[in-house]
Amino acid sequence: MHDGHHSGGMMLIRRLGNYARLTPEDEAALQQMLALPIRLAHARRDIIAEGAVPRAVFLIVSGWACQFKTLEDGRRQIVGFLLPGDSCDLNNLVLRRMDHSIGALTDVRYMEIPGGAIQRLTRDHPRIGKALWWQMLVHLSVQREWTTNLGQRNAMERLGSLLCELALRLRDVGLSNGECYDLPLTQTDLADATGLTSVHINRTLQQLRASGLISLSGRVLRIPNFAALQEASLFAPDYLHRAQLEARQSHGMAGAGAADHAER
Amino acid sequence: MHDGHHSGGMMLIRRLGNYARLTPEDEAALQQMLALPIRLAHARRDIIAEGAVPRAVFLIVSGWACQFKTLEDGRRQIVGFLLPGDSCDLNNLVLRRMDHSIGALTDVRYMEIPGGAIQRLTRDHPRIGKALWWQMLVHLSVQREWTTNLGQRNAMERLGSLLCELALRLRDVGLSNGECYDLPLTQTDLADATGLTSVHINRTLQQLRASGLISLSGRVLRIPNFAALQEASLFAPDYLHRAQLEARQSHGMAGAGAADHAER
DNA sequence: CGAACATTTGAAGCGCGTCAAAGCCGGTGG
DNA sequence: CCACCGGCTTTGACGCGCTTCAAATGTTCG
Repeated sequence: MHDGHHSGGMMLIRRLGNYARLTPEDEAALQQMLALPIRLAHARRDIIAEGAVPRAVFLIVSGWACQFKTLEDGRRQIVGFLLPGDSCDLNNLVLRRMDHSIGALTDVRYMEIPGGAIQRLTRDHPRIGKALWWQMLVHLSVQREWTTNLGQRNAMERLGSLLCELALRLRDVGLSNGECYDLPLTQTDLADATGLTSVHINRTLQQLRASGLISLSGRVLRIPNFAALQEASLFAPDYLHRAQLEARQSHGMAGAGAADHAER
Repeated sequence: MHDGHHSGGMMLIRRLGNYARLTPEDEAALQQMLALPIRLAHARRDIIAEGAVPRAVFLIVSGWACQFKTLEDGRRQIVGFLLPGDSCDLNNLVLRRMDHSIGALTDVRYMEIPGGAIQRLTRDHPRIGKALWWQMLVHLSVQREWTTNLGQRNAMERLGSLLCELALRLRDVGLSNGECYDLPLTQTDLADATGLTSVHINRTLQQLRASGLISLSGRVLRIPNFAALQEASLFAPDYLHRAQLEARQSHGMAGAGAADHAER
């Protein structure tokens, strides 16, 4: 449940390796690039703000961060979560300004990978370039699913889908055993991510608890029956494009998630 | 207002040229690749369905298409529009299955660019590769904005923002003179894109008309005062990342759109 | 002219928001 | 050890924005 031996860097390499078959040289190059100082952001502080001109890519080593956008009048939408091993979009390198902010939800340890390093890497190691493309396209797919989540699902389905997504993503980086995980979000955070109010999130959580789909006390979320929550939320995990992960480390929930959906 | 001399291919080249400075050789290579047969999809037919295994990238030559996702029970969310000159995500090349469908809203003329052609192009012409990265990141930015649109804005703001986005995008490809454009969407389409019902879209359109922000008769939408609609909708065009377009072809609305927002 | 589809309108209901106050919990300092 | 404080969660009452259902009115095109 802690990050311990998950060095963040290792997690990145493992993940990229799932997107494209990396050679030992590729991995060594990544390894070398990741000899970077670890930076710290305190909970509830912004790592980078909308409109800023970034010069690096952020790689989360431990803790949770979120991407969010703010309307003029203060309304705030969380458009994605960054979990350990996640990196922010290459957005930073290519576009001139941030179109969203990144904020720390918990204390966050992260690395700043300078743009030049990434450009060199993709130039000299085409497989790494391909893996980055893959990752980017998965981000895009996830963002489309969030759009659908907000546009079509009701409160219970929205919240349930979000909790399912987090379960699978945390599992892929070893931060969930498949049944429960540490959820460091406040109900206000959940509200901002689902487009609901914190009051309604509270009531919806109670509803999910009452129907036995989740239990949540303190910061530990438990999903006793993943398939049940998935069905109640109309959650279809295909959009995470994690098929190849499942093939390799196939046990329990993760496989079931997609198997349920292979039938059509 | 028609597509006439806008050959779709030319539009693609012009657009990519805005993302990275292409050499004459780059442009020639693109030109050559675009000697492909033009395919036709009839209005209301799918071009490719969710779950399919694609082998090409689609480039819209004329007409409107949309990307959409469907929940098990039939609810449908339009997650993006593809206008002339737009291409679908490289999704198709890298990921194994479509996580969304692409459907023709009007009759659509399009080209299928085989994956190999694009791989060769990016390998031999790094600037084109960079331009494609850019385009992809802009797609991602737009998708984040749609997420925010659905999560935080009310009906009028949602619809207004969408109409603003379409105005700017159509203008960039020469399909709007800045004040009005052809809107081939039904109210049901607008509903599916904004996460509202068609009944409520109808009422919201009337409200926009009553307040003089738009006029819409037949399929022609007119925005007499873009700044007013923009303000009423809390529309902030930065997310389209079209700064460089404005710098080059600066006149009227397009410039104003961003200028309004440069002040902060 | 008629069928299929899009727009418009009305009436009624519900999901979620708003407002406000009351617990609750961890942390801090006296 | 208790008093206190700020932030999070929980609860209740009420209201509104949007949905639902149903039917009428265009509109387009064989």
